[in-house]
Amino acid sequence: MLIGEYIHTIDEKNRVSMPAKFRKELGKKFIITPGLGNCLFIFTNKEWEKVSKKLSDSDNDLSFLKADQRSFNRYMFGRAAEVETDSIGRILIPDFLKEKIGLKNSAAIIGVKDRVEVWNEESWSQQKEAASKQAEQLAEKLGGEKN
Amino acid sequence: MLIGEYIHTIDEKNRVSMPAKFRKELGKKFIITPGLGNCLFIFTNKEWEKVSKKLSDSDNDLSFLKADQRSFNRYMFGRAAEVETDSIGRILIPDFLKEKIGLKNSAAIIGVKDRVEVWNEESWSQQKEAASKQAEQLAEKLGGEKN
DNA sequence: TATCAGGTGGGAAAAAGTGGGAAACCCCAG
DNA sequence: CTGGGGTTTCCCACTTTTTCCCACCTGATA
Repeated sequence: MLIGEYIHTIDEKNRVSMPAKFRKELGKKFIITPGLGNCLFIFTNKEWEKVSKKLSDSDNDLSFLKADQRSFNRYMFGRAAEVETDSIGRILIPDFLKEKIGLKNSAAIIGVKDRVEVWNEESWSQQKEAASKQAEQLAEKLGGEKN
Repeated sequence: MLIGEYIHTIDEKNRVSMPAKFRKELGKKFIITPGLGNCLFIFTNKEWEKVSKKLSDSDNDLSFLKADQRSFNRYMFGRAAEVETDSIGRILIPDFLKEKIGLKNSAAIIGVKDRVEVWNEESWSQQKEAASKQAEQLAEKLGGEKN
């Protein structure tokens, strides 16, 4: 399971280390796409299969209007990229994706169960702050549903 | 059952001994997450399976499409970590979790039935104090209602 | 006192992250 | 075509962090 938070630098050659803890599960090649919220999503190839199948299935339960679905798919597929790690686990994030979320010198890399998210550091801390305000409620839910 | 209170030091290498009494039940690997109140939760893998299943509504593979679900998952998974004890039962608590509850040189490690909580020492004594006052009031109340 | 278990500390090796040189590749101007 | 400039790729090296292993201390016990 992909979990945890890592802050890594982006060097002059645009390289970012995938956290070692994520490498085994992600493999050598994977898919990076614009995400929802101010971030990027990274899916394993397997997960991407699932996701893309679901998204492009017009019978799905997402109640999209056709036009909406088309434009959404354009968004997810059209701007997706397959990336490959170098021999020591670094990847290159395409410029257009970096620009989308304002990445410069560092990236926050977050494991969210079966995907990885990439944030610029400031957005990530904002996101965290916002989330921790809801945290008590969320945790209540967690604790409350336990049994 | 996980019960009892232990104050252990965090050494320069960030290591903390799990109380020997907890080790058998927790096993060698377990999950540590932000908790409710100013503390961290430690779940056994088994408990975590249950919890994470609840969290990510497992019959919806596209849970990432819903904003509140996204931030919820981001919060629980992004700030969780799988930790493994060394050969003599110590673990490393990730920095981002230490910061969250202000851990420095020591930690209060508390057994709470089927999970373990980690507190910074001061918060824990405050918590205890508050709880014991409450307990007396509660007892009064309970006693009063009973007869 | 000797022994054992639990907790603490620290050296050394391994792994992870970061940086940079140089070959290989690509693209365009001449 | 051909050569130069920029980019990408591959590889090696440095630094920091993590991991592994062993030693010590203390309190409880026999």
